[in-house]
Amino acid sequence: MPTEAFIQAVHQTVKKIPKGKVTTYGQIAYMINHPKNARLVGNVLHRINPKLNLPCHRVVNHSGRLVPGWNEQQALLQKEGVLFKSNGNVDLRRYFWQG
DNA sequence: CTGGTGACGGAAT
DNA sequence: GATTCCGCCACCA
Repeated sequence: MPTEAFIQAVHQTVKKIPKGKVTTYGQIAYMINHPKNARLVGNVLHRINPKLNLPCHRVVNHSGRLVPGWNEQQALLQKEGVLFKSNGNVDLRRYFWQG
């Protein structure tokens, strides 16, 4: 699968994440039929074009850990009603979204 | 071209 | 839980 299509697929999927929920890079990779490319999903979101207004703050890694160095992310999620664990991670058991 | 890297994940220990 | 490995692949020096 070409990179361009991969990027589009990621965008499409991220756009569907409901407010107040989160998902993982691996889950997105799985949903777009690239189960082994979680890492690329991370890359795509890392360099995402802000103009697209995609809710990329709703994507965390498989531990529920937020993006390193992006503090605003926690605030954005809190505004949507997401509560955090004492270690600052998302509680995936409660907020995980799988389409 | 080549090797290192990373908003990752899974399996083994 | 915590480490430690390995596979994955676009990107960049």
